[in-house]
Amino acid sequence: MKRPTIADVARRAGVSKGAVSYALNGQPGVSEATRQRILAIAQEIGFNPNSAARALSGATANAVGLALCRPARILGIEPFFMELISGVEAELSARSYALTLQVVDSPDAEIAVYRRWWGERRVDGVLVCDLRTDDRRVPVLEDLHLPAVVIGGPNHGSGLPHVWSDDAAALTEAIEYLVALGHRRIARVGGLPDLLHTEIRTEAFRTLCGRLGLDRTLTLSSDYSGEEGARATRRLLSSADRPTAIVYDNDVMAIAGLAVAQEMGLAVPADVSIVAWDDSPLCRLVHPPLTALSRDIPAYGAHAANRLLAAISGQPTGDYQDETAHLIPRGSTAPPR
Amino acid sequence: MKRPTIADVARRAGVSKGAVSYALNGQPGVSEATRQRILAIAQEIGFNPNSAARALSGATANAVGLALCRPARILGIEPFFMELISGVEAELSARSYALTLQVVDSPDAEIAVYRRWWGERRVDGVLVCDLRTDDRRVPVLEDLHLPAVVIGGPNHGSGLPHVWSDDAAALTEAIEYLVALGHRRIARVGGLPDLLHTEIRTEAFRTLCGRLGLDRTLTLSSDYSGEEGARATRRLLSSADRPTAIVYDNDVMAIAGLAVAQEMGLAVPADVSIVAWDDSPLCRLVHPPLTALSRDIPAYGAHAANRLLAAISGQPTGDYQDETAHLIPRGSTAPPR
DNA sequence: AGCGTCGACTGAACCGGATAAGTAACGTCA
DNA sequence: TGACGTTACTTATCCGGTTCAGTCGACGCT
Repeated sequence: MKRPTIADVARRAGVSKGAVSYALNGQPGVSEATRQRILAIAQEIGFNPNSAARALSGATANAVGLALCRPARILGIEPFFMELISGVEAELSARSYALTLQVVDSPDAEIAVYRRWWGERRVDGVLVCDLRTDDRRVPVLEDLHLPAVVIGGPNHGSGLPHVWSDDAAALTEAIEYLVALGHRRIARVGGLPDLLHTEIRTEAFRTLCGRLGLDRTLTLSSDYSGEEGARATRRLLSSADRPTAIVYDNDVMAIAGLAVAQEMGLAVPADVSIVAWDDSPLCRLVHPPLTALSRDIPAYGAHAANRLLAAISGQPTGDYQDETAHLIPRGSTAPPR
Repeated sequence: MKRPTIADVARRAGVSKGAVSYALNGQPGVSEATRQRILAIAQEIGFNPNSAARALSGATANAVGLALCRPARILGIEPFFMELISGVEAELSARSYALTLQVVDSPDAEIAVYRRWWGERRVDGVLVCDLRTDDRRVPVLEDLHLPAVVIGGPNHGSGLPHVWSDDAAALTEAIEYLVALGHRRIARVGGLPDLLHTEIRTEAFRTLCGRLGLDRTLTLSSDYSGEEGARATRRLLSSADRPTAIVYDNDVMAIAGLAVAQEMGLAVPADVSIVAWDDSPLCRLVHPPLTALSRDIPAYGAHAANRLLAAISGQPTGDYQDETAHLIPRGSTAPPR
């Protein structure tokens, strides 16, 4: 089965390739009657413009790239990325853009991927996740003039547009809620310490605890995996003045923490309250259901994709602050015993 | 910053474009000395062949497609797909193939995506998930001569190569284990009933229970979501002769089921044993940890990608039976009270 | 009638590679 | 020494779109 080309359409319509191109792209240069006839023929023979040919002359690949730098086993369990991808996808496919995905194992590999994509003209722009302080990817992308949108923030002076939500404010809501319940010893299990949003949360946590005059506050860091979440929890709960509440940087660690508490014979929430960051359906499945900081992650991805498409089409694009995660109290939080 | 083209390399090397092409692709036609010189120059100026131009002449897009037809909220929590994608990715990126991902909301939309990809020459082949009985996608792909590998099986006479693992055998191992523990009333919470692998498991469960002469066996179906897993569990555990063991078609439902049992005041495993299908890290995080049917999902994806690349390069490709999932007994199974 | 303008379309160049066909230089061997 | 084969290239063509520069006829205006 041979793929129909623009020449096939042109032949059937009795016009030149150029006329077909104008007709299909809504350009002036053909009469309305001819345009309709060409459209009908294209439809009839199932013509789709060859993306390579189009990319070659039009200089737009109609694809955007997403490189993820997390170990496979963590990508799998963290619902965040898959939800983000769903949202990105929804926005892209509505405009017939493809999403090219690549899993890499180091920031250097990620930079190499960007360079390759750029050189190959494989993508028109990229979405950047997991920003670090002084992220080396940013200058490379700026240097290449490859349109990019950073997911996460806020923007600390990079030239790239950011789509972000206010983690400090969300954390404040959670901590103030715990304090209102009567908690004074609150601990936090953070994510990868070199990620910018982890740092922002850690800093916000520290200043907030100072302001509220809390007794003993501690942040342990982790790699977002359940194992490390469990280990950190075990350490916290077996210390002399153990915390009465723990805030986790993702839902997987919170679930692991819950299991550890139960295993150690502590009641949740009576002995220890638990708060998860990001509210995947998992939080509602465990017993007790977890109090969580919830946000609409697919929408977050969609906004980022939307901004990226705008940047690709040459519109000046500023930062966009997405909805702040809000606390959903459930059964895992209560006043301390 | 201008992207270097093959002409730039040729000019710097003082040879023709053709010579550069031969040199870079390892074709005969240039001397070893010239080849090395050209390679060095290409490296130096950071040349990457434009993928569109290459696709246009070479007729290979160097990309494979994966269309997923599941609601976003289910894609997010099920670790299966993300792990599969990681495995696929590992295999593809080793050979400089890109993965193009598309989330669709119906089988018809998925077929439309395949037609478009084919027409656009955007991908060289596709991976097909979630096969159904008399799947309409299969004849379309055969008709288009678009290389494809089906993930899941076994093959019921379609012309497409399958990469599959023996679900019936895995289920048998789980049931025989439960029976050996003394269970006689075993229920199963299956996935989407119109998927082929659900049907295979259901059929295997029925014949097996008949062969073993079990008292009361029942399969409820679901959409793989935690909510439906919880609902099914509630229904099973509140029936008069409630099962002493439940096997779930995925880990998310098993976790939901565990929570429901605890909520209803039943002890796991004393009152009811629980087995999960697919052993994501989540199964180890809950308390008690779940007995699970485990398989290496990234490897599964890698095998499928590998076969697809073989099919794309024109090698005749048969079915490939991957490792059978094996039972990992943990704390959620025990003899019935 | 003559001229300019506009709409509708054609023809050809171009994007950046792959590749078939052509060519010059060189070695080989009867 | 001349026919022949081989090596190491060059040249030209092609892939399938987009787009710019023309072409041609119809129409309006003076």
